[in-house]
Amino acid sequence: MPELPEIQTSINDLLNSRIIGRRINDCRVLWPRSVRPLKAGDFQARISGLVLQQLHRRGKYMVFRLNRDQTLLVHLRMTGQFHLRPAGSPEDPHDRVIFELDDRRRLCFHDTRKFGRLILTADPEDILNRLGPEPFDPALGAEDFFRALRRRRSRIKALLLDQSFIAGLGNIYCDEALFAAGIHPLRNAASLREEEAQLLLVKIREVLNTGLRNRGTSLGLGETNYLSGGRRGENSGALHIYGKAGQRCPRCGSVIEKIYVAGRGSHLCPRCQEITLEGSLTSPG
DNA sequence: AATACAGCCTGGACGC
DNA sequence: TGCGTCCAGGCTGTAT
Repeated sequence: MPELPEIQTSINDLLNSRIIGRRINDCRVLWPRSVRPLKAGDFQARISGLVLQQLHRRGKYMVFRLNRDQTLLVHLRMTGQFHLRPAGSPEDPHDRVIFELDDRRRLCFHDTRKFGRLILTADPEDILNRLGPEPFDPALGAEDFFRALRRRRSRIKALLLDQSFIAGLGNIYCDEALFAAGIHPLRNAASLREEEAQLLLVKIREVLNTGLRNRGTSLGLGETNYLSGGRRGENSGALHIYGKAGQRCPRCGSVIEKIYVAGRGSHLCPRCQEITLEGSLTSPG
């Protein structure tokens, strides 16, 4: 599932494919819910003729700046991806929105499970302002992170998945960061000691950086798998814990467990990520 | 404030 | 081989 490294890789690949400066000559919406809340016809009419001026990432959103003060926010959710194809290519059954560019290329939003969203708006900040800090923001210091954790009573994993607390983490990199920091996903956020919080922030950045270097994580071979630039991500070999329930912990050899936290499958080593009674309880004050 | 759960979706894994 | 069933999960909305 696309998280920060996969979104950033998708953006880098589009930038390398020189889509900036291209005009959208025409647009076809094949699955209207992909462009909610606009109606398909309104989306097509409003975006046709606009020029792609900038592209960057914020959290898990791809932010396409267009002229006339319009912004296209794209959330890939589970299976969204972009493909550039020559004009006249045969239609892919999972393409949901197709942009005809002015250089005889097609920018196709491909989304098997149809959860992804393309939001065309003049006020992207209404959405982006709800996001928490970027994990790599140099202004996000270890001490701030510790203090923010101390104020919260939720389970640490639920908090890391909360995009308004920190933006860009999803299930895979969350499990990997918690394992690398030796922190049980059910730990109460407020129970983390200062050195644990500091280490967790370091490990979050490490696992994301590894993911970025490897162009993201692709799991399995099927239709729903993550691709960018038509290629698989190479990060699955760098995973230590995610998707490895029943296998041995690479650090201590214990059997990796899978539990559910905040409704998500969560992988952990019961020895490297111990939880104590006080860690699982809400601390007073 | 935190949690749980349904809903949105389909391909793939699994059992028989 | 071919069904049926369940699972995966980011996010939103609703209920507790």
